[in-house]
Amino acid sequence: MAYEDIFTALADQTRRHIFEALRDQPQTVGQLAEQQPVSRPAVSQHLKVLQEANLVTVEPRGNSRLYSIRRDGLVELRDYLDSFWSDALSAYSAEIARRMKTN
Amino acid sequence: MAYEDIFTALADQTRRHIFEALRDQPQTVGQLAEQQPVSRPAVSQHLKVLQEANLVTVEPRGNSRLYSIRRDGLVELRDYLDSFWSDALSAYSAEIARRMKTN
DNA sequence: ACTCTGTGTAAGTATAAACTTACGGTAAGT
DNA sequence: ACTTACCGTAAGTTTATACTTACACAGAGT
Repeated sequence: MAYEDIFTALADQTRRHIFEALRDQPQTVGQLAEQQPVSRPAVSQHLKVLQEANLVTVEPRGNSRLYSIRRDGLVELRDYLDSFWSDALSAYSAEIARRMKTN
Repeated sequence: MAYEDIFTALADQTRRHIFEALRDQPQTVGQLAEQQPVSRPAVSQHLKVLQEANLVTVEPRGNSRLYSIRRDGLVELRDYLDSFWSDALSAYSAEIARRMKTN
């Protein structure tokens, strides 16, 4: 249970939108539901899936609950991706070089 | 259409197994079907999805067709992952350093 | 205590998708 | 030309899942 759950979690469009919304800043369920075309309970269910995939964390904020992204899951996914490069290290270096130029 | 399709493609377990089998070496549909608990047509359908996600390529080999992995799709996915790091560049550098030590 | 706000969960439904069998089509061998 | 091997696609079924409404619960304010 690691990158498997992450693929499943981010395969859904709505769930991906929620996750991307949290990238900007931590938000409550209500705030997230406003931005999505689905009901608030649907957002709650999506957040549960994201949480089980180690992609988000919750923190009680008085009456509401504040969700934030958690990068732990993404690290596992990145490691998985690297396994598809025979020379992962050189690929990383090349990518670094490219980014240093463009940025 | 980029990382969206990749998440969808790799969310399915069987499809992920097929893709991982191709990581070792290019294989034909029949060879892939032998390793999977599903029928051969099912493998064909999965390969079609993987192909549309830019994750595999085909090459006619006489009577059969040889499938290989294509890393183009994975590059897009990796770029997407990087967008979730505020300091993507430094994270990459740290990762590089860690890998150079362990490997 | 009551109310309001914010949220999670249950139950049910509708849509998507993964799988099967059946069929058709192409390349190689006899 | 016929057969065999290999593969893709069509049609249909079954299973998974994303969504809804309805309900239950906790915290803050009056």
